[in-house]
Amino acid sequence: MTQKNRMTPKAHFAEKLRLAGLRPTRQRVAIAALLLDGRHRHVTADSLTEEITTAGLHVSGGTVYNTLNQFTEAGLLRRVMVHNDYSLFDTNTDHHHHFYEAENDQLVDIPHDDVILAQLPAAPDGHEIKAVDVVIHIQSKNS
Amino acid sequence: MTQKNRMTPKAHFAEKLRLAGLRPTRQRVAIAALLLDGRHRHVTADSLTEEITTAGLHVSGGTVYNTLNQFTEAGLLRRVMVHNDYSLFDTNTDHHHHFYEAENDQLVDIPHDDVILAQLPAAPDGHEIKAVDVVIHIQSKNS
DNA sequence: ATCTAGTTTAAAATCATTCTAAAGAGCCTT
DNA sequence: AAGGCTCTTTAGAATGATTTTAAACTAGAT
Repeated sequence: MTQKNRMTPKAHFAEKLRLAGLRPTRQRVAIAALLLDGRHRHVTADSLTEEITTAGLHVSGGTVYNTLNQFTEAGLLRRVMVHNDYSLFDTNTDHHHHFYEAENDQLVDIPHDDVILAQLPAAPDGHEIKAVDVVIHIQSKNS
Repeated sequence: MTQKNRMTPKAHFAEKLRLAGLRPTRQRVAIAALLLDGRHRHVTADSLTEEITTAGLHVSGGTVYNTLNQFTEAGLLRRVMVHNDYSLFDTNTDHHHHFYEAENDQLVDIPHDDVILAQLPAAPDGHEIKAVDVVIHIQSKNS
């Protein structure tokens, strides 16, 4: 039974980081508090930096990138691949897919159950499937 | 009835470019001859530049990038999204999916029929589906 | 309180890709 | 085949996201 409710928010996120194998530094806890609060959204290094600034904090650029990568590595975030311009991270790590509208660089979650893969090929010899990503590219009808 | 076999290879690719709405310049024809010969493979700006050099030709870096983008725009190539490090292009523009092994940055085609999407969500209001990309991330079993 | 390995920092470095301005080449018209 | 107009190519500079660097700092164990 989790004692989440008895902990200060800070302690709660520090705990989460420890469980993920990450030393809970001041900046990692601050970023965790922003990204791992259960809300599902998509962030970039840039948008996260903005959030940090808005929260009255400061974390160096390099650390923002490192943290995003470490969180992803640790399974706390998921990297979404839709273009090559910059990295997108999803705070929802559950299995689900995406709509992507290139015109506005808009990414929208698709609930897991809305895509049914009736058949998948076997992974090549000596390999196993780690993840299946479905990206549905959409465009506005009058274009 | 195509007269493909009566044309010189050069004329054949020039024709292909014209049909795609691209002026058949020397460098575009050269690149078309390398990429649009029917063989299915994946290239990067870098690997293509190598091929060009190996063929004893020279095309400036900017033009390689421009051509890759224009061919993609024209539907002669397809951009594959698996990571954010650099762009990958597929000479196979038929509808098909991919296995991606991050360890070796290896991309493998999956025949169209090996993936069956039994159910797809409707596109958000005012939008239509342009393409559905399935990327199956794989890893070697002993890792 | 002390120590040490892991972290953060600001700034420099990297690297793929795009942009720029000038030189060159299709191609239509004569 | 010459002229001309626009689209292309070129080399090099510029951009921008991300990584690296080396030095200053901190979490957590002793």
